[in-house]
Amino acid sequence: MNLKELSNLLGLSQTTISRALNGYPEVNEETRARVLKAAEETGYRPNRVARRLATGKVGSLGIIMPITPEQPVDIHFAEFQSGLADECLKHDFHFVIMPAERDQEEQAIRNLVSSGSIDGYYIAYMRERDPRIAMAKSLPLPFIVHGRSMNLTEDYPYLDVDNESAFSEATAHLLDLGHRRFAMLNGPADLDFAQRRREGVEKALRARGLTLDPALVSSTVMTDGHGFQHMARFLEHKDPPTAVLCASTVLALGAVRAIRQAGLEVGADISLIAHDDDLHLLRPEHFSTPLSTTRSSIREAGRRVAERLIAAVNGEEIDAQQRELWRAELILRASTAVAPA
Amino acid sequence: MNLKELSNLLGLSQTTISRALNGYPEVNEETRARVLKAAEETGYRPNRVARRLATGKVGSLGIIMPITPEQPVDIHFAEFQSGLADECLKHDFHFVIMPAERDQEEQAIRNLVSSGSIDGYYIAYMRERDPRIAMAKSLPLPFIVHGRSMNLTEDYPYLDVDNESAFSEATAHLLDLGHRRFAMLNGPADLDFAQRRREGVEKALRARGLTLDPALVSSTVMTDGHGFQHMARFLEHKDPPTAVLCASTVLALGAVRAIRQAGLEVGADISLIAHDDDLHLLRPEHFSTPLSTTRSSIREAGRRVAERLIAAVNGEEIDAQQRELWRAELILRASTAVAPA
DNA sequence: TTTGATTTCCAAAGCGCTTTGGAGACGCTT
DNA sequence: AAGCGTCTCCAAAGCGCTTTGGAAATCAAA
Repeated sequence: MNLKELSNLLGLSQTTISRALNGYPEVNEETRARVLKAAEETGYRPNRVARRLATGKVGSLGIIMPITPEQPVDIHFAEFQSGLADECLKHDFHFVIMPAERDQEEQAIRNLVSSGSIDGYYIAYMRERDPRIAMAKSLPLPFIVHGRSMNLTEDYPYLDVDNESAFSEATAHLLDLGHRRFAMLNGPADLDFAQRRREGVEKALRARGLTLDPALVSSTVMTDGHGFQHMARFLEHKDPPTAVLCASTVLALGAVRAIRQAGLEVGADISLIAHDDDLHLLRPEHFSTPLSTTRSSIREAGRRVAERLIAAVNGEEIDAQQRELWRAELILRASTAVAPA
Repeated sequence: MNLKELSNLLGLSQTTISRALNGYPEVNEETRARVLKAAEETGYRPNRVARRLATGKVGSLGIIMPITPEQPVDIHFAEFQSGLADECLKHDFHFVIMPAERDQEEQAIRNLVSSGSIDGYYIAYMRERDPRIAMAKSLPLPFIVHGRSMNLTEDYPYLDVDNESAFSEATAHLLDLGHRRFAMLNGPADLDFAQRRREGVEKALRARGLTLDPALVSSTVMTDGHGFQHMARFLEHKDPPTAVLCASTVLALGAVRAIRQAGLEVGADISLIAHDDDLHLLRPEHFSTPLSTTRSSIREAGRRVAERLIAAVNGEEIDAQQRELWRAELILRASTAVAPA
């Protein structure tokens, strides 16, 4: 059932029907009621694709889904997406997912934008001096960056967690507990958030005249396998750490396993603080030893990104200055304790 | 840059350019080369939305994302989606996600189809006599069901795992090990796969003259919280189980925690077999006691669903008889042992 | 030279919607 | 009776593409 058929059915022009349905004033209320009723009965829904061609809007957001062989599915991505979905549902938006390999992401954004199937999009997994930002600014659609890109002078709208402060505070807390030997299970070294987290740790250590031993740092995709593997390696060091900072509860899952397998106890021999993206699947309080964390909901971030994007699509000002920096909350549980003697 | 601009630029008609780009024969090879070059240089990409209006095809698949308050993000869904994405990438498809609350799913499918933004779709989370199947058949787009719907006589294209056999074999194996007291941590009772899994367990027990005590069965959303909670409950039973069947490694995560917290040992006091969807995040071999499982990759299923759907969109016969039933593999690890005396 | 087939290109229609620019009907004022 | 708003409605254009049905040009055959 399309407009033409409906107009034949009702003996009205397509114009009138379109106007009646879209709430324009220049149509008799009686006629409008008749149209509404018929649309309801026939189950007529305007073809969004045709509408997009006519108006320029489709009612959908775009996102690039990174495809990597090492990490077929990223739970952080899924969780973010779920927040996005929540907000989209509210506004009757849907979203388009464009899968892309890492080195094809710019291409993918271009394709997505020129495909005409979205009204706005977000980009994530930012790296240093990320070229996607300049590119996005040159394209005609509103966008938001989730995260930030270091060493970039230009302005762009973003939403980020204050990773540096979070990790710096966590480190300071461990220092206060008497720890002196630190390890860090970090995310991929080329990603902005990982760089900032490391900087946070190093900054706090520097403030007390300490440094982070490079042998006790790993920079990997955040899976529990990597957490296990590198934690095990750290523990074999001749001068093993007593405190560990972890970029994700996923990494922590593996790390805890390695610690226990080495016959050590989390929250006694080893103190651990993980960043908690508030993953539904991996609650820090559900670990055998409940985990101390720096928390910031990634799902909430997804919701907020969608909210801003949809506002921008609906014509509310999209301000390049629109920056948002969220503070992570340090939550102490049983995995942190005074340093062993 | 659109077709018209490009045609002005080259002094050719839009027809010729369109044909040159789409590989039609009636265009001089020299002209085609010129067009290709110009398209490359200007970064011209046809607007997919306009193309869809003209041809009826957009090059995208649709999926409904269930939104529930209890389970904001379902890792099984994410993993399936990742397989879908892999395959889409290969064929230059993207996919559209329509978030929908459970009771609005039919509506959501209708919307998605009539929106014109997809060429085909899949539906999942099947329930008994699921009305969505009849509805999907009445709509003009190809679809595939992931899973099946019990007590439905009509034909429809599906891809499913043989859940009943998987759980029946797993149960039989535990019976062979001498277990007599069984518990089951199952998925939501209204979902088809959960019903079949339960039937598999009961069938194997019946064959040996045993039954499944309803007090030792849970039917919940598959989170580790529920796994913990219900396993703990089972262990408090006056006649606790020695063998547990688990519908997901996610549930198993919680179950194992409950077992250990009760001072019992997995693979000694309690034998456990979980269904392993081959979730990247939760490998059974990474559990403190490696888990025996029935395995079937849900990611592979996503890939296969996309493959069939794309084939159907490309005009290869979409046969209502196209049914596919995958066998799960029983893999024994350390979580299963002879029943304690 | 004419005819017919082949090659190469184009104008225009159409996909399903929104929106612009009227037109007709009606009632009211002068 | 003419003039003027106000209500309602409509025909047609346009969004960016593909595709149909030629037309012009070229070449070979008669």
